[in-house]
Amino acid sequence: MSDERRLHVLRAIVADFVATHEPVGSKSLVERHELGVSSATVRNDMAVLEEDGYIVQPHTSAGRIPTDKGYRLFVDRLTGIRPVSRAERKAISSFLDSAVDLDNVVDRTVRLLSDITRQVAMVQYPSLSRSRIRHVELIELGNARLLVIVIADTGRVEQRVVEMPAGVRADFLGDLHARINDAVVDREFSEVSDLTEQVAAGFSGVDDQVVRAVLGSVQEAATEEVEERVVIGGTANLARETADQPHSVHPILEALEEHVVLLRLLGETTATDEVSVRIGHENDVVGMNAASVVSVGYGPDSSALAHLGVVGPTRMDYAGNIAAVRAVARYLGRVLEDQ
Amino acid sequence: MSDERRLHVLRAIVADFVATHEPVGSKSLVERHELGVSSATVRNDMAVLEEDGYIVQPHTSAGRIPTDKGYRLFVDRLTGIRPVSRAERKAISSFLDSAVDLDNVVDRTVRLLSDITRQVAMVQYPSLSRSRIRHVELIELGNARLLVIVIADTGRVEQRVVEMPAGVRADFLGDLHARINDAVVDREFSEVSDLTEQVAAGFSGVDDQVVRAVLGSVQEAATEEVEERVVIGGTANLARETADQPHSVHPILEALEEHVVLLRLLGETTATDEVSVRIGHENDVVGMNAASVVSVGYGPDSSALAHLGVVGPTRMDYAGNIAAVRAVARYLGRVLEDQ
DNA sequence: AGTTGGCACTCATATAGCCGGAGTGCCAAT
DNA sequence: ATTGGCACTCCGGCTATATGAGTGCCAACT
Repeated sequence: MSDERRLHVLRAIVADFVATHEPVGSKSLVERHELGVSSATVRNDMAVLEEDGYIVQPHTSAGRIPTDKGYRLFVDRLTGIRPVSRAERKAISSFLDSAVDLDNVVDRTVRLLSDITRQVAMVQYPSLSRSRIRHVELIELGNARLLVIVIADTGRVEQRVVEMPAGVRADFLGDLHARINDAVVDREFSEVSDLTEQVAAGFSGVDDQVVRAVLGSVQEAATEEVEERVVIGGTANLARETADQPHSVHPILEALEEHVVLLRLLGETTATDEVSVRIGHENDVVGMNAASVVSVGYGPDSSALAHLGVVGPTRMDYAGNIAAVRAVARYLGRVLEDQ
Repeated sequence: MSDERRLHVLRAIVADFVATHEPVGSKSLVERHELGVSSATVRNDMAVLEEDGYIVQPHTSAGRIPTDKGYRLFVDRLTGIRPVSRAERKAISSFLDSAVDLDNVVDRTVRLLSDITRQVAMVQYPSLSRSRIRHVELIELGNARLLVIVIADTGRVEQRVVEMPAGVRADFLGDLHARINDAVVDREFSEVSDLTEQVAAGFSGVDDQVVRAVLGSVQEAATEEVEERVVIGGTANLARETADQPHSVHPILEALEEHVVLLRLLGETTATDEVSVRIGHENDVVGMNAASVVSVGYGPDSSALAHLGVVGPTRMDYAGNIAAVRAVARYLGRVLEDQ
C-alpha cells in the first residue's frame, strides 16, 4: 500500500469536499479523480486515513470529511501554489494607483483581499515601532495647548494634545522643535525612548515641564496603541460561505469584533516570513475553532511591519487564499515603499 | 368600535411579537395584556387591522405579525420614550472620559451603541464641511514634496502630499503658510474655496504653481471624501437577532459593506433634528428591505455635523433604540464640544 | 502483499400519513 | 358594540416506511 497514494486520496477528498461541501464517498471519488485504482482500494486507504485521524465520517455509512489534522497535512504537503490569475493581478495593481493616503490604502486593501478570496479580510495598520519618523511638528492651539504631530514614513500620522503652562515663548518652542527633529528624524520609532532622553538633557531646567510633556507625548504616540488597529471587511462572505451552518457565523463575527484578539491572531506568524496557516482548533481563540486563518507579514523592503490575512471556514480553498494573501501583501509592501 | 383600542391592540401585538418572535393570536394577547375585552372582540379588531394593512397572518389559522405599515404606525404613535437606564447612562459617560483622539472617540461610540442596543451600530465621522479649521501646516518632506496637513476643531486631521518644482525657498513657504492660516483659521470648511481665491490673488506670478497646488490640496482636503467615512460595529448582533432566518443576514451584511450606501441612508434624516426611523421597505436600499434604521444627527452645539444610528430587524425594540441613539448622540456632541 | 468484486449491513434523508392544537371567521344572543 | 360558541383551517410534530449512498469485510485474484 503506497503512502504516496494515500496522500493523493486525501488531496482528492479535500478538493471534493471544498467544492461540494458534502461528505465524499469512495465511489464518487474514483469517478471524479483519475486515480488508477478501484473504489475498494480507496476504501482501504480511507480506513487507514481515518485510523490516523486525517478524516472522519459524520455518521456511519456516510462519506468522509477532512479533520483539522487532515487539512493540516494537505496544506503542509501542498504542491505548486496556484499562481494568481491575470485578472487578479490586474485588480491588485489597479487598486494601488489611486490610493490617496494611508487610511485609503488600508481600506482598499481590505476590500481587494475580500473580493479576491471571497473570504473575510483583515489588514493591520502598519506598525509604527519598526517604521521611521519622517517629521515631528508642534502647533500652538491657543488656550495654552500644544498639538504634537508625529509623521511616519509609512504616511501614518499620530497626534496628541499637551497642556502647557502659560507664557511659554514661541522661540523656545521653535528651538525645541528643531532639536527634536534633529534627534529623531529617520530613526525608528522603537529608538525614540532613548533619543528623547538626549534631547531632554540638552535643556536648562526652567522649561523642563514643557519639554518633558512634549517628549512624553512623542514617545506615547510612538508606542501606545499604535499597533492595535486592524480593519476587517467582507463579512458578508462569511454568511454566504457558511450558509449551511448558520449557527457558526455568530461566534466568528463576535471574535472578529475583538480587534485585540485578531491582532494576536495575526501576530502569531511562523518564524519564517512565509504565509502562515492556522486551521480550526489551532486557533485557541474562542469562536474561531471552526475557522481557518491565512496570514502573512508585510512591509516595505520585505520587512514585516504588520500583518494581513483572511478568515474563513476550515473548508476553504487554501491554495488560492495563500496565493492571494501573498500577492496582496507583496503589492502592499511595494506601495508603502513608494510613498 | 373604538379607534383607540385598536391602536392598543396593535401596540400589544408589536410588543409581543418583538418579545417572542412568534405570530401572536387573540387569546394569548388578552392573557398577557390587560385589555378589558374578550378575545372575540380582539379578533374583530384584528380583522380590521389586517384589512387596513397593519398586520398580516403568515398563513391561515396562524397568529398575526405586524407589517412595515404596522410598525410605522406604532412608531409614529409611540408614547413616552423609555428613558435610558441608570446603568446605560453610566456606561455612556464612562466611555467618554478616556477618549484619546477622534478615531478613538468614534470607535468607542460604535462599540458603546452596539452594546447598549444589541444591534448593529453605525457612526459617521464628523463632517469637515461644517466644522472649522483650527490650523494648516506645511511640512517639507524632501524630494521636492510637501505635506499639507489640515486640522479641524473636531480633532480631525486631513493630509495631502503635493509635488513641488525644485528650488522653492523656505521663506516663501513660511510666507504662504502664514497667509493661509490668516485667511482660513476659524472659518468653516465650506468657506474654504472662496478664501483660497483671496490668498492666491495676493501672490506674485512666479511661484504661482506651488501656491495653486497647495491651495488646491487644502481645498481638496476640505471637501473630498471627508464625509464619506463611517464605522460600523456589532455585526455579531445581527447574526444573533436573526438566528431564525439565516438567509436574511447575508444581504444585510452586504449592504453594510457599502459605506457609500450607508452614508446615504444615514443622511436621509427627516427635516427636524429628531431621531429618524426608517422601517423595512422604506429603505430603498437593496438588501435592507427587511431591516430598520434608527438614526439621528449629532454635533457640537446641537448642530448636525454627522449622523449615527443602528440597524436591525424590523422587529426591534424601537422605543429602546430611539432612546439609546438619542442619548449617545447627545453625549457624543458634548464630547466634541469639549475637545 | 496488494488489489478487486461482491455482498450484507447501517443509517441519514425523504416521503407519506396522521393527529393535536392554536387560531380564525362567523353567528346568534346579549 | 360585545361576547360565547362552534365549525373549520392548517402548521408542526410525530411515526412509519422506503430509498440509496456508503461502508466494512471477505474471498478470490494478480
